[in-house]
Amino acid sequence: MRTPPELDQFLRFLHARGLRITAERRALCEEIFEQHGHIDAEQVLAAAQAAGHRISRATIYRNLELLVECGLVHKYRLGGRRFLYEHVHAGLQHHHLTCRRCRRVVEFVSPGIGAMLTEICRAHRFAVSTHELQILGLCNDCQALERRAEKPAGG
Amino acid sequence: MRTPPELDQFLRFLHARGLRITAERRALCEEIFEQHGHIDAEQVLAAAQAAGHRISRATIYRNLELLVECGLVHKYRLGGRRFLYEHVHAGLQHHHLTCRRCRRVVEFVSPGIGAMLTEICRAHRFAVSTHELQILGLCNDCQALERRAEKPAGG
DNA sequence: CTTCCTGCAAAACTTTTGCAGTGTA
DNA sequence: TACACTGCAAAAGTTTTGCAGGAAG
Repeated sequence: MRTPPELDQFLRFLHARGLRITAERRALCEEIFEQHGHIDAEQVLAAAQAAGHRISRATIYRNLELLVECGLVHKYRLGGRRFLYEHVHAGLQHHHLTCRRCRRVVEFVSPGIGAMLTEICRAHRFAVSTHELQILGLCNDCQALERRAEKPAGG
Repeated sequence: MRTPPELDQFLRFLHARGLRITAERRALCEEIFEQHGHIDAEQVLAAAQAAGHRISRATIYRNLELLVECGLVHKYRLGGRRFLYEHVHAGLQHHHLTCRRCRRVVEFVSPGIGAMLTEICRAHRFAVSTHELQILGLCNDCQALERRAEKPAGG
């Protein structure tokens, strides 16, 4: 088995667009498909270089965009400054609860929500490539800390 | 009745934190509470200045953040580069379908999803301040155009 | 051979921050 | 009278882009 299905899908995508298969594109796929969580462009770059690939920041950015268009990678932001990229695991949609204070991210899965999203997209004749559901708020630990930050009413 | 409920809530929030009530903060509220859709910081600035208020970009950014913490304004991104802000309409949560090609944004309401989100937050003891649900994909019109963009198989 | 790609470094953009003067409480 | 707030402009931080040489088809 030479090419895993995802790489294969990307190669076909490139072909369909008249784009070329390069060592850098293969290297990028290798790195991003190996990662499980969400990582940003800078981390992808570091990982690829650590693995011995010679690839530049510009190439990472340019091709990450291609992977997103191709539907193999999700791109989103969780409140931080950088975009995050994540390998799409077919069939296992998950969402994020982010604490706006400690930045902790909890992932959760909800088949019910997934089903509703599917239905909504069908109703709007919308072809989904990615969806992003993020809940931003305060985790249990930070709720107490936050209350303490407010000035006591009496003075 | 001088102060609308939202402004009043903000003023109480400021007081609780030992912060001050300034002309700029009132002006910002006036502008953002008047807007219905989502707008970015630059647009808020332009709107405020067009309305005759003297207020700077830095002040807009700093206080928009305060309104978010206070829970009166939602802050999110819909794929563009700028953060978007939106006046929170009590009780009417809506979400977004964004076309990644023509950038059109369709809003939709789903009580079912809202209920599930509430349940998930309770299970995680999470105090929501905002949530962001965005579906990114291709609208009906763009699906055909996108297919045409791919090179025909034959060459 | 013709395009498309890559790397480099500069550019572009949005958001944040330090400082000094001003105004609120 | 203290301390918070504002405006300005520079800084910070991420992503994009122009160009020239190199490589895939």
